[in-house]
Amino acid sequence: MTTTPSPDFYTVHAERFKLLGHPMRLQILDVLRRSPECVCHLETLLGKPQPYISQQLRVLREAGVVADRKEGPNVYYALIDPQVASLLNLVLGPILPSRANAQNILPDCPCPRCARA
Amino acid sequence: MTTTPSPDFYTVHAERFKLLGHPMRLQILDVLRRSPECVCHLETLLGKPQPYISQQLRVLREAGVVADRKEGPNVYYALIDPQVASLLNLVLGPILPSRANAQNILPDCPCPRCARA
DNA sequence: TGCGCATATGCAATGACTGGCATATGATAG
DNA sequence: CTATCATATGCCAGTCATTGCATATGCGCA
Repeated sequence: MTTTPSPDFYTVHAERFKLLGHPMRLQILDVLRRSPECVCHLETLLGKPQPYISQQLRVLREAGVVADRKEGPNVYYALIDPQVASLLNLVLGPILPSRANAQNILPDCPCPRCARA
Repeated sequence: MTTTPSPDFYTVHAERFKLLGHPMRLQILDVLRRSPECVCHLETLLGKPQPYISQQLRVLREAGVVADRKEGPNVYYALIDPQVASLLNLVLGPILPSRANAQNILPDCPCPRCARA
């Protein structure tokens, strides 16, 4: 029966690619695939205003790609979509430990994890 | 040196995702990953006017994802980017032979390959 | 209860992409 | 050399995404 894909078969999957077709979202996902981070950490790391970060996170959250989890006053976002992880791995390359460290702890970041260092 | 990716590192790779973030381009690539096809075949298969098809093919060609090859009066386009092939495989799934046959030969297609059947 | 911090939302202007069409090119056959 | 067929290009208006900013929410703590 399903010999030919339905018309919006491609529309659905194009949406997934569109999500990643945005430099800032792509960078956010590249950070989150290493470890979950709070909004203020992303704000410091990406050097963009907080509402802007939250907006992109909403897009990713509503697409079911990331999940948010409250921890005290902060909200931590995590990448939960394994397919997106595979796509990132394919295009951005595998996660390098050195690069991961460079993004995990930031000097002037107010978030709890960075403050402990 | 390259501990932190350059700012447009993500811009470059987002462009690649943007290419696939379009239903018609995605469908074209899904056809071309099976076998090279001429423009008129795609025109028949996708049911869109020829200038529209050519426009999308140009976008893909200028991005280096597909290549064109003249054969007599027709121009055949082929998918030449292995990374894109991997991305398609990951999101659209592997190529099913049945589905491939359904797209290869079309009843009312003026292209040479279809006319022979 | 009220204050402050972290995050979220709503809105508006700009800019980019989309898709439709008229027309140009280029090769081939007669 | 002309006509025709396949494909390519240029241009335009409509639509959608982007991003910047003002402000709202909500939670913890004094």
